[in-house]
Formats: sequence, structure tokens, C-alpha cells
Amino acid sequence: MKSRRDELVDTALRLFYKQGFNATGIDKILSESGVAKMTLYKHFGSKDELILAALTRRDEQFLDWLTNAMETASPDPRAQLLSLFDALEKWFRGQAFKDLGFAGCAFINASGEFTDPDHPAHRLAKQHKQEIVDHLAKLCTKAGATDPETLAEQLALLKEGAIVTAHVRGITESARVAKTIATGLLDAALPA
Amino acid sequence: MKSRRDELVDTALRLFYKQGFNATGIDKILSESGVAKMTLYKHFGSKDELILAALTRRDEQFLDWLTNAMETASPDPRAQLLSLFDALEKWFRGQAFKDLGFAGCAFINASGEFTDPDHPAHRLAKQHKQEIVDHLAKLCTKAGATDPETLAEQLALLKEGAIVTAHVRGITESARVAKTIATGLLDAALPA
DNA sequence: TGACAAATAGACAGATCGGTCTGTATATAT
DNA sequence: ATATATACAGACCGATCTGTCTATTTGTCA
Repeated sequence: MKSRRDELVDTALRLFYKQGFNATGIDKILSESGVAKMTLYKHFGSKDELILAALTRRDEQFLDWLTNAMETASPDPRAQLLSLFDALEKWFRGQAFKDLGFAGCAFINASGEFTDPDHPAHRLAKQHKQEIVDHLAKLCTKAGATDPETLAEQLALLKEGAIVTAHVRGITESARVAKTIATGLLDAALPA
Repeated sequence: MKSRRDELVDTALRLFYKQGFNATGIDKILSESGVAKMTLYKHFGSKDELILAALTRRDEQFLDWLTNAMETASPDPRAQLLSLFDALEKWFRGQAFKDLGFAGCAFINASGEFTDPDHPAHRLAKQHKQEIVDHLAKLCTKAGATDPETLAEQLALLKEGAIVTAHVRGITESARVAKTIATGLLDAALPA
């Protein structure tokens, strides 16, 4: 059973994601979650803290989903790296997080609203992106890359490009465009 | 001499870009631009219209800057395509729009705040991105690509990835990561 | 049953929001 | 010099924002 705190964080994440952080008022989160205002301020000191909690929840949720999708796809690390882009396409099509749909990357969106790199939400976004790069680098090492860090940065950049293209322009096929480029990179960087 | 309307739009663009659209109030734009409230509402029917005017201004400004930077770089279309990423790096370092600095792409940020694809600001963002792809496709044709549209989409995706990486993670070198990948794509897609 | 903790509803405060309105000052052109 | 357009300053409106407070209800455990 979900605690009142979880109820708040999940509702906040959903509304922040679909309507933006500044555009979403506390009252809407309360009415949609059915939680009283005092309960919110018992768990969180301010709206900013709730924003951070929602993004933290998203961080865990997204990494769990992504790593699971990639591990499930294949035992081969090279195939796992490529399956990143198959997972992205499912996400873009709204098949990954059914209660949220697809409205771009919550962390890119957060960085757009809180452009100051020292803002806690922006810092969390940076950390989230770094975690993904680190995970990719591990797989690149396992796949036998001579420069796994560089390869991981390249793949991560393709991922970000695909996300933005899918969201801003509505082109879900961007995942396949990125996958094609990634295939060429892996062919060149990994031993046959 | 700048008209009052231009004064408004320039100030609005600067504040929207650095602080976000919803977080920037009308009163701040008025006080920083030194324009009276009634003058604003004589030129624009609402804040939403001012947002659109600011983004339209940014669209012109950015495309002018980018096309000029690429044309200036070289007469060779292949070199022009690669110079896209040199221009990006200058932008990331804050050397392109000195009154604005770098706070990500205004259109990616707008799409993050206005996630509904039918929102006028989101539509404008989509249009802006399409204009750039079209411009790249023309250059790809000039460079002799057999499939200029696909190549242009690939380069555009690299551009978006570099922008997001630079903004969210603060890694200005992302422009060079993208350029390396782009070089490989051009080597494979263009006649020697 | 009675005590205690947790969550409820909802009024309230103070600030800020977008937008309207009145009245005054400035500048240009005839 | 007078007419006209434009922009000014700033009061004002209703709505909404975050956050605080009181008083009531609910649920649990002894």
C-alpha cells in the first residue's frame, strides 16, 4: 500500500512532468492526490523540496526501467548497448511509463526551467545524466572497447539528441536514426 | 534606434531565456525595459503573444547567426557542415550571443514548459528545428550526398545531443564529440 | 473504552500574477 | 500654437500562488 508521501510524490511527478514545474500549483497536486495541505508540509519543507523528491523518484524509476530493458534484451553487451535505442523508441511511443506518457526528458525540462547550474534541480539533472553515462561506460568496457568513456559519451549524446528530436518535433523515429549512427560507432570501436 | 516594441521583445527574450517563461512576470519585463504596461498591451494582446514574439525573434536571430557562421567558415559545403559544430562550441562558451549567454536552446526549453505539441510555442519550436534541418539538407545536397535528407537528420540529431549535453551537464566539449561523429558520417556519405 | 498520533478540511495571510483603467507628459506635424 | 498620437506612472481588480493555522475526524494500540 502506498504511503501518503508516495501518493504525493507520484502525483507531483506526473503533474510536473506534463505541465511543467512552475506552472503546477501545490493545490492541484493536493486535490489530485487527495492529500491535505498540512500533510504535504509535514513531509516536505517547501515546494522546492517536493520538486526534488519528484525528480529523485523519476531518477530511480527511469534508471530501473532502462537498465532492466537493456539487460533483458540480450546477454551480449554490444547488443545491450544497441537495445538502448529500442527502449527509447518504446518510451517515445508512450509504451514505457503508462501513467506518464512521453513529454520529453524530465531532467532536460527541469534544466530548462532552472537554468542556473547550481540550482538543486539542475544539479540533480546533471547527476542523472552522469549515472547513465557511467552505466553505458561499464557496458562499453564489457564489450571490449579500447576507450569505453569516449564511446559512452558518444552513445549518450545520441540518446539526448533522439529524446529532443522526438519531443520537440514529434519524430519517434529519431530513436532509429540514433541507432543507425550508434551501430556504425560500435562497428568501428569494438573488436570483431 | 530601437522601437519600444523591440525593446520589449529583446528584454522579454533575455528574461524568458534565463529564468524560464512561467517564472518571468510581466512586471519584471516592464521594469527592466523601462516600458509602460499599457504600451505592452497596445502591442501584444497577452503575455502568450509576447512569448511568441520573443521566440520568433530568437528564431530569426539564431538562424541568422548560424547560417552566417557556417557560410563564413569555408566555401566548401562539406566543411560548412562540419563548421556547425565549431559554431555550437562558441555558443556553448558564451561567445555567440553576448547579452544572452548560454542557457540551452530556447526552443527545447519552451517545449519543456509547454509540453502540449499543439501549444503555439511548441509548434514554433518544432518549426524552428525543421528550418535548421532544411538548411542542413540543402548543404548536404550541395556536398553531393546521395540521401541528403537522412544525412541532415543525423547531423541535426547530433546538434541537439550536443546542446543538451552542454546545458544539462555543463560539458562544452560535447560540440567536439558531436563533430567527431559527424566527420565519420560525412566520410561515409559523401564522395571522395 | 480511552489515549494518542496522523491526516483531514478549509479558512486565512501576504505576495504576486496577468490584465484593465485613468490621467499626465512628451513629441511630432501641421 | 494647436492637434494628435504615443508612452508614461501607477492605482486597481480578481485570481492564484506558497505557506500557516485551527479545529475536526480517522485509525491504531493499549
